[in-house]
Amino acid sequence: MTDRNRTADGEAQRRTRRRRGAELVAAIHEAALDETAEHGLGRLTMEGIARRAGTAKTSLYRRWSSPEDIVIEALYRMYPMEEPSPGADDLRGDLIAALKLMRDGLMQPIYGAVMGAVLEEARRRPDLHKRLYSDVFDARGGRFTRTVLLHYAEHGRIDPARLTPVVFDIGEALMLKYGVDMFELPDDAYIDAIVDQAILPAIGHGHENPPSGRT
Amino acid sequence: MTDRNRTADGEAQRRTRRRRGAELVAAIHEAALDETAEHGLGRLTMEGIARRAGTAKTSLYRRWSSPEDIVIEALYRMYPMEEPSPGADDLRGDLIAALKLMRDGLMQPIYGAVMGAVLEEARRRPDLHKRLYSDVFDARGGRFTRTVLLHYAEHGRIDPARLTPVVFDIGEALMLKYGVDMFELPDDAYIDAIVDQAILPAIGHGHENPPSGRT
DNA sequence: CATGTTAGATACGGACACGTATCTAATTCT
DNA sequence: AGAATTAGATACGTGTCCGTATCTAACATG
Repeated sequence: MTDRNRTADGEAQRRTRRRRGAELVAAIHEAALDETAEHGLGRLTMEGIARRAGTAKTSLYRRWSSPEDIVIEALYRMYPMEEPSPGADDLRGDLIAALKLMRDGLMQPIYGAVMGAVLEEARRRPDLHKRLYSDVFDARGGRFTRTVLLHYAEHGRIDPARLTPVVFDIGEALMLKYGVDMFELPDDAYIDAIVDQAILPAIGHGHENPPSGRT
Repeated sequence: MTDRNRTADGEAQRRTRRRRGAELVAAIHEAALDETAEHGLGRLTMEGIARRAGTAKTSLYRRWSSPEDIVIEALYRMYPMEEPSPGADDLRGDLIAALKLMRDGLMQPIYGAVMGAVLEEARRRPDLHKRLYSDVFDARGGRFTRTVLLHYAEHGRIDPARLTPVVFDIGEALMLKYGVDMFELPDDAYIDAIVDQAILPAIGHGHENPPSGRT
């Protein structure tokens, strides 16, 4: 609980300088993500966010009507915008790069935890589910291996008939499951293994290397 | 909130017949799962479980010290025990059957929702994570495609070198991701597609059928 | 029937969060 | 400097939940 008494930048004292506008919103966004990562969405409170952001509840209620509103807006604003930049002659490398992008962006400790918490809550909340997918995922794009696969299909390197919703999902599904089962992010070797053992075979590019496996 | 005022079997009135022992525990277990599925683990309360089970809080506190304890025990008790029964000459059929078993057991609306909620909470709670895996998953076994794949490898139908942690995870990972992205369970066609488009290629059994796709 | 065991009902003090209202203080702009 | 805007502080009544304590009622057993 001690952490709850601290503001986003570690100050435990009352500030005389007041943050305004965008600066304040940024601090509140960050506090909302931190609070969610730490306590889950079910225990997310306006008081907790306010306390952590070092601001008054009134500042929150002036802009948002619920904690979830803050979180969705924060997820949107902080969505990693870097996208795969596939070339034309290194399918394997580009797939690996895409999954690393996913790991290093979406699956980071805070962002990933919040995303997981919201997805879980979204099971019970069609409204939240819809907002997450339309306002965050679809609005921000962010498809990883899918982008690479489509690109290489356009360049005639993959049979387009192999590109199905299942195949698009393989890499990301395996990354997510690893994150759930383990208590850490997939390492480079695991990402290599996903590409070599699952994605490449699925698109008809049998691999020549021995399986790397989980280390 | 009206539902919270009802007991597990729909009775809204005070009962004169008292449930004792195992019967009472079963009702409490069921109430705990229902409450979790409905409100999430973060908002799960002893009062809510008691109210839903139509019993007194004292009956809960006599046995358990926290709501999570009840849920873990309930997950253990209600874990679907049916396991894949692979034959020897229908790898595809057995893989499909295994995934259907997963869908119809673990992914059912209540059980699946609770499992998801606990997994999400387990991100923040190493103790809970450990208990879930050791007390529920490991204690109950329940590996789906893995069981089938190992079986067929023992019968010489699959090259054992192809069986890696990644390959074991493919089917279940895709099932889980579908469940998260969509608001429904994977249908038979999707399960067929997982087996044909992802699992079989991964173990070197290229399929002859056209991709089924998501319908 | 008497006794022992278990279930249920309820009170209690304390903690926490909600959402609103009100007022003061700080900052920006003219 | 004064006015307008925004941020911060705090009070408030209400509701929910916690965990404990206490007591009565129901049930099982000898």
